[in-house]
Formats: sequence, structure tokens, C-alpha cells
Amino acid sequence: MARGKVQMKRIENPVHRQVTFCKRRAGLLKKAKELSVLCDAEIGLVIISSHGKIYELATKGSMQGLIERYMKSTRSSGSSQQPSENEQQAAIDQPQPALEVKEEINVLKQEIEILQKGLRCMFGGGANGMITLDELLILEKHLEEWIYHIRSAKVRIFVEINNFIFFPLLKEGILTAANKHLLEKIEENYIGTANFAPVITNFPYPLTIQNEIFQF
Amino acid sequence: MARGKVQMKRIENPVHRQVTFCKRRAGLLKKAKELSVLCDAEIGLVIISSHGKIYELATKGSMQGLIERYMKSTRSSGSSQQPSENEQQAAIDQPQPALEVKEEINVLKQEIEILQKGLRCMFGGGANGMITLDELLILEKHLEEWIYHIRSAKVRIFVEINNFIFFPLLKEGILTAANKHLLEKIEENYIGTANFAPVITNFPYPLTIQNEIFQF
DNA sequence: AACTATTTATAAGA
DNA sequence: TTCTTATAAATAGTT
Repeated sequence: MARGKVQMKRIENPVHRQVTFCKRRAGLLKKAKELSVLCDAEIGLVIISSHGKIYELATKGSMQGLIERYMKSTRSSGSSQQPSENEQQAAIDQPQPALEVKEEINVLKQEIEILQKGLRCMFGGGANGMITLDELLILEKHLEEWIYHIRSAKVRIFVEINNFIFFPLLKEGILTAANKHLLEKIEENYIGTANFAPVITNFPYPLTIQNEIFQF
Repeated sequence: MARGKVQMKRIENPVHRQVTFCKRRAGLLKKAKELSVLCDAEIGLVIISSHGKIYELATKGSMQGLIERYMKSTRSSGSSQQPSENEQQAAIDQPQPALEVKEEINVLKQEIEILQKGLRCMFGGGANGMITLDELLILEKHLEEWIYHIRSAKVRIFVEINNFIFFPLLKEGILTAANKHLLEKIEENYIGTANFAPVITNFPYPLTIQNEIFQF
């Protein structure tokens, strides 16, 4: 869609094809998410590359659930919806082993939705975001967990700054007592809040110092 | 994408939402087809509107075939070829070898998604998943404010329930001492948390009782 | 449904 | 891969 119209046929050059696949795959997934959010639709999208690699997206619940829903509706809208005596087909339609995973993922996705709703409420102007009491309570719980993680991240950042920047500098004699106040200032700013929560040590996200940007 | 940026949240006006759904659905289906043709990929797409209507696209064969292929690959996360004779039975019997790992990864992904989505919301689409120290501090501040609001909302809800539901009922004699425990139970559930924050009175969002849904 | 003014996606180039 | 940029496409708001 740029710098030249594109012919609607298979791209023969494999490099071009791969690049285009990456870009358009990302674009398609984004568009699918957008449609789901904007229009409150449930979307399942599976992309299998020519090399067999699978990319998927399921909004509002798991792909398993979506497939089940899809199967059910196509069966009932098609012809007979009677539970047939075909055991194999039934077994395929409802894959039991994945149910627990499905359940868990569903719960998580639901919680994410609640969070998003809350975020909308808080930052996106109040008019649209309605929230139920139950959701409010779940949201509160999430926020508590979240702030806990964030405070832990703060501590980890401080520790990393201390261990990998200031300690070596002190050891080498580059940083002296005269300018050690830098360290104290950082500690004061980033750690020393009045309502400082207890630190957890098993913060699950990698935290690495990288151009003053911390990934967590 | 035209005549104004679009907020990534549910379109509240039902007419707008329906129109947008039609347009974007068409666009998404078109994009999916294009990706399939250009890059020789197999794509399955299911869109379920908020009213339950199903739209679907399956390139290269049927949706059934695609679903089977998807199931097979998600079940055994490495091997691709099954002996075709016992394909169905084998798929049913296999109790998911690497399931625990996969599940754990899924959970982490979900949690990361929560964090990233919130961060994107708060910072208007900054670097994906990367956060600066400053942003971290802003985020913490926001969360503190937020949890404060949420606890206030809880209190307001209680007050409104009390004033507009229970007090009139008591006054009219409909609610008697015998069933006043309902009120106490609500108070206990929604207000009486251990880490209850002090109430602020100037909660900035309208809070109205409406079919058990509270706007805040 | 059409019509545009804009935004978004992305093909090609670096 | 990743960034930049020119341009094609998509589409939000309007008629």
C-alpha cells in the first residue's frame, strides 16, 4: 500500500514475501484487536505461515472456547443438531484435555477486560465506563497487586543501580565521598516513599538496565 | 482513521458501533484474504458480533480442517506429524506432555499483557513494554490515586445503597429489624477491608445507582 | 450508501 | 532487523 500498488497474487521473491508476511500479519492482528474492542465483537484469528508456524489471536476468552462456540453454531444452523451416535466426532468437538487450561486462560482474560474497563473509567473520560460492584472489587485487588509489583520494581532498579553502577564506581575511586550524595538522592527519590510496601524478592519479570530504560 | 483519531475503546453509540463494525469487518476480511494470497499463508478468521452473528473466513480449505490443524499443533507443541491412521484417537489419548510449562507461559503472558495494556493506556502508546524510571514513578502515583478513588467509590456505593434503598425501606416499614442484617452484610463485604483508606469527599466521578451498575 | 479529509498501513529503500 | 518515507488503503464523520 505504499510506493507502488501491490498485485493480488503470491509474492514470488521469498525475502519480500517474508517481510510482507511479518508486516501484514502484525497489521491484521492489530486490526482484529481493534475491531473487537471498538465494536465489542468476539474474534478468533489463526494464521499459519507457509512454513507451518502458527500465530493466533482470540479476544474475549480462549481460542478453545471460540472454536466450541463456532462449532456449536455451525452445527445447529446447518442441519441436525441432535447429539449423534458418532463418538469420534463428539470427542473431537470437545477436546477434554485442554479444558483446565481453557478455564484458566478464560479467567485471566476476563480479569484483563475488567482492568481495561477500569483504565477506561479512570483515564478515558467517565461517560462510557460502567462498572459493576464485583468488577470494582476485583479491580481493587488487581491494583493492590500491581502497585506491589511496581514498588518491587523500584527496589530492584535501586539495587541494580547500586550494584552495577555505583559500587564499581566507588571501588574504582571514580565516585568519591564528595559526590556520593548522588546515590543518596536516588535512594531518596525512588525508594524512600512514606507508604513503602514490603519488598518481595521473587518479582517475576526480568529487570535489566539498558540505556536508562528498564524492561519489566 | 479519518476525520479524527479513534479512541481504542468500545464505541458507546450503538449506531456508530454498528456502522463501524460493518466497515471494519469488511476491511479485516479483505486484509486477511490479501495476506493469505500474497504470502501463501493459511488463515482462519471468525468474527462474532455483539449480537451473536457469526462471520467467518477460511483460506485454503475449510474452517473444519483449519481447526483440526490448529488443535493438533497446540496439543503437541513440537511434533507435527501423527500417524494418519490413528490420528483422531491419538489426539484424544495424548495427555499433553508440555502442558504445565505452556500453562505457566500463558499465565505470564497474560500478566504481561495486563501491565502493558495499562501502561499503554496511561502513557498514550509509548514504547511497548519498556518503561523509564520516570514513567515508573508516574505509574506508581497514578495507581495510588486510582486505588484511592476506588476505595472512595466503594464508600459512595455503600452510602447510596444506604440512603436510597435501605433507608426508604426502613422508613416504610418494609425492612424490619429482622432483616436489617442485609445492610450489615453489604457493609461488611464492600467496606470493611483491613486496609481501608480514609474517605475523600470530593470524588470526581459521578456515581449513580442504575440496575445494580455503578458508574464511577 | 457516497463522499472526503485524515489517519493508518505498508512497500520500498536505507 | 529496524527505521524512514512516500504513497496506497482504510475509514470516521458527514451528507
